Amino acid sequence: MSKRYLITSALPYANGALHLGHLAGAYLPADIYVRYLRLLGKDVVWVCGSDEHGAAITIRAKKEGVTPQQIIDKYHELNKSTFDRLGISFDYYHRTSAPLHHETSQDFFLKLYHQGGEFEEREIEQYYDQDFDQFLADRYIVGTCPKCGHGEAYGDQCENCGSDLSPIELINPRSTLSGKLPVLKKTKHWYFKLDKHEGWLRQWIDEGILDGAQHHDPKAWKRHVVGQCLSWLDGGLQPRAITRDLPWGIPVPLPEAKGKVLYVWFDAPIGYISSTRQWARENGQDWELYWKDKDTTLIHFIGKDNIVFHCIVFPAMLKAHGEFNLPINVPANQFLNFEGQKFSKSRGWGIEQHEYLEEFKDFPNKEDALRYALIRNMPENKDADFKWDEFIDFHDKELADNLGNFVNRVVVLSNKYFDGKAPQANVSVKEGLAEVLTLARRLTAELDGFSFRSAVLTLMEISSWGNTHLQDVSPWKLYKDNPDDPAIKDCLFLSLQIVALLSLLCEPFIPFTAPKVRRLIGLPDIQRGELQEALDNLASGVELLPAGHPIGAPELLFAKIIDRKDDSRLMIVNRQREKLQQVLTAEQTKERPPAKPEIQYEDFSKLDLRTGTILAAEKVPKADKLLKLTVELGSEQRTIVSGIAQHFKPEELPGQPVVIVANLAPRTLKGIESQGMILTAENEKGELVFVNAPKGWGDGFGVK
RNA sequence: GGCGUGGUAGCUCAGCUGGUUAGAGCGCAUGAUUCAUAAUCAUGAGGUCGGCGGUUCAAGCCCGCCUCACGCUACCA
Repeated sequence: MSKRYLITSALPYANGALHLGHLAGAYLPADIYVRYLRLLGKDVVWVCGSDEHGAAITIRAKKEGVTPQQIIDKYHELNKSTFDRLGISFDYYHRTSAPLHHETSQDFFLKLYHQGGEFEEREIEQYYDQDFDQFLADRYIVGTCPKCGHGEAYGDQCENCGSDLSPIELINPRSTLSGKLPVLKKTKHWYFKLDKHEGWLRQWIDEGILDGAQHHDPKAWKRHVVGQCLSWLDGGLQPRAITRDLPWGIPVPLPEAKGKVLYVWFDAPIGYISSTRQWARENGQDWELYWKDKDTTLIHFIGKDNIVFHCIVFPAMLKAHGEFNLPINVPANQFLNFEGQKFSKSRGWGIEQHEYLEEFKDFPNKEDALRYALIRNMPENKDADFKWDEFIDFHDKELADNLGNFVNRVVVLSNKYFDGKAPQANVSVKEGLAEVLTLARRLTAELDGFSFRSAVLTLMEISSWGNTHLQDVSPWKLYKDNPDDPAIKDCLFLSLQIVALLSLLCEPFIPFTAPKVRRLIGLPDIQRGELQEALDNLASGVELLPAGHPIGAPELLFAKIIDRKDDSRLMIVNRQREKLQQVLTAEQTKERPPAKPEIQYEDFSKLDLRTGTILAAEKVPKADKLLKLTVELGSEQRTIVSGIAQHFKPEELPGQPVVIVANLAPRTLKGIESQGMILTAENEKGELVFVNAPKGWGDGFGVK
């Protein structure tokens, strides 16, 4: 058993709010796990913080006409406080703009630099803005997309067609700083030699062996995590640039690196370390014990987009440094969809954490209702889907009808029959609750294995067991015959023990409800380590709630959403459903993209558009999207390679009239020279249709 | 095209290193019950475990081929 635990959750990027998918991916599971460890009395520290560097933040600041500092302050506060309100119980939520983090990152860099062998320097050509006298990050350059012709494509990506680009590919590139044409200029950067770590990484991930010793059980890692890592390693690792020419970030601590900062991916994971250091400072602790002691278990909670980073890149950095522990497990979650589709801020699809709290502010138990729905549908091994229908079902049928109702039944009956005191019973806790204890142990085992969905179902099974037990004994029947029947006391005594146990077991999942349950049965707030104590007590036959213990007045834990007498909660949920409908409706009548910049007739007249007919079509080998077409143009035939294989079957194309661009420069694709381009139109669903003259109209005639 | 992950009851998903009649929750049907938030409890119906072929005494689980979904990647003139 490990002496202590260090838990991390992915650092949220401080240029936007987080949605429910993020919460379900990296924060809620970690919170459950950490709360559970605390209940067991473990020495655990859970760190997180805002990731506040990178070009995306400076771009956003520029767009909004504010400083980067204002952006990160805004989202740091927003995310931090939202987490807090949802009961996400970090031990420390730091930020990478803090001086301590800069110092930690620079020290880390220097250690590797001076140690030698980990870095290499490379000269590359990069765009440079002469007016502003600085190199331009990819996103600081805009131009015409070479693939779709979109006029405002970024240097790393075109937001119109989604292509990944490099700044060099852009047509008519211009700097977003000065608006002028940037020049290519040489610059020097440092690269981390990731490739040299390939060997041990493979053994570590595949077999769990590190430095010749068993480090962890590779079978305890999720399949999709190991799969993706090995796939990456098979593809071969490349050195990665760790510096950038950018005015925003952590300065590279070398005299010859003026104006350069650490690439954000390099400093961000070090944020886990600085967050721990800051926590230790403020709490009089030794941070190094948590990062360097062999008896510390390190676990990273992340989403699947971060797997390679936390299983390959960061471990390589830590190993290169030499003093740090490597993670024992990286239980990455997959993605959460929202009502069948991906979360999309721009589309307005989905709901952000702080929006939820705002929209549901009049909803009782809004935090636990959300947490519960997300846990029940957590994307542990495959993508999952959040649906409001299920939100209602989980809340009403499981939290209210099963758990809430059981607690209520027990409290009501105790008040009714025993004047609000735990009865004196004549039953063995050890025997009477043996099955319950087994279930509780199963629950803890599931938490140990990061199976949060199963664990929360087991919680419900315990509550169900209580309901069944009540039903089997039916004390209300016995009471009619003989109010002093000892079986009534036994039954309620055991039921109260179950409620007491549930008050502890439910805390990691629904921490806002747990204290309410405690109050209902007259117990003080939960103490660290109390679950471990309770389990030990039950195992040795000691009750959690002694006879005579005062029980509180009954009070409902969960007000149901589907409630004949009060539809206010349903209204709140229905508002969300309506919003989604509106998004869908709006998209059907949606306006089309704005026209591209004006051109002259001469520009247009350069195009030679002609009618033609497809004679033959075949699939291009080893390409998903390409078809090789032979097109009749009247006076000649052309070979044209077109990216339409996913829309049309080759056999249905011969005879299809088309319009082609006849004077487009030839281009070789997958070894075939394409002599032109077929015109198609694409709608919002991505469906393609040919632009053409009627069949048999004639080939090779001009189009204008 | 390559790689990874997944395709199990109407819906959402469990099924560890292959081993007896394939599981859970919801939904559905029938019954019991009334302490409780029209809650609870019991019983039942419902599956060619994506398809085809193979290995094995034995396959949902292993192998091959095919197919569909998601992700990464190549291609998209």
